[in-house]
Amino acid sequence: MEHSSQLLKGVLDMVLLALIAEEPSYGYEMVDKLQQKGLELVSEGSIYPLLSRLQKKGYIAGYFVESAGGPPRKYYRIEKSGRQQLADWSEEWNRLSAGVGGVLDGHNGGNHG
Amino acid sequence: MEHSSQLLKGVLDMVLLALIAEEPSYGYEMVDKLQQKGLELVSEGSIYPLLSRLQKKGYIAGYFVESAGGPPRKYYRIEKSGRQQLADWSEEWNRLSAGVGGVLDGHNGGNHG
DNA sequence: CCCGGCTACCTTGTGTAATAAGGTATCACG
DNA sequence: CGTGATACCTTATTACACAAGGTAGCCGGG
Repeated sequence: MEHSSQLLKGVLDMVLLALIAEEPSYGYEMVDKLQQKGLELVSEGSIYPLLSRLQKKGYIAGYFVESAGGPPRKYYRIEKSGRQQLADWSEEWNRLSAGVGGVLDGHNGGNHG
Repeated sequence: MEHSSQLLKGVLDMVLLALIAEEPSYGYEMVDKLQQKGLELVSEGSIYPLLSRLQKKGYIAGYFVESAGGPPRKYYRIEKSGRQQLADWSEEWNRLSAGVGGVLDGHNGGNHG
């Protein structure tokens, strides 16, 4: 199994929220967007439960939109509390990734691309 | 529960490996080092199983060293395969954190400092 | 000697979370 | 009607960190 999958833990919800913050989107499309952004390993099975969780917490709101060639799409848009949560998570992420980056730097004297 | 805990998933093993790569260390001390580096929430219960796992995979090797005021310490040093693994994980981490950073940037036009 | 506190190790039970695999339904094409 | 693409959702599995608890050596005070 990919180690990256494990790295994603606790990150995916934030990433999804950020994606929706940019512009409303639906599950099937988000998988695609994420791949384009470099997060290639995200699968549908992972994001639908997440989207439900996010909605249940009030961070996003879902609404159906008719599609030309397929079933209706369930779009999500970000709510006010979602923006706040995203800001909090972003800070948390920045702190953590800085910490990890620092430890990683240590082992070779300061070089991480 | 802290969301940060979830962010750590799949990262802790890499961080521990990086720490040991800098210089050999033992569990009890690593908790302390991690706190100084900004990863404040790591507890003993989390790292001992990880250290065992890392050793079992051959990335690190353990050896006991007598201590002045306490029981002997179990130091770990990094092995060759551990260095290789660390390099791989580092790259993986850099890719992922860049990807996440990119998505995070998107929602406000490029600001994460 | 016994106790409390510090160092230092390790294990078990619990909760969170992503994945793989599978299921439902709509629309287009032949 | 069957096939394939789009699009949604759920269940069983597996991985992982954490909290709590347990063992044990060393030291100082009573």
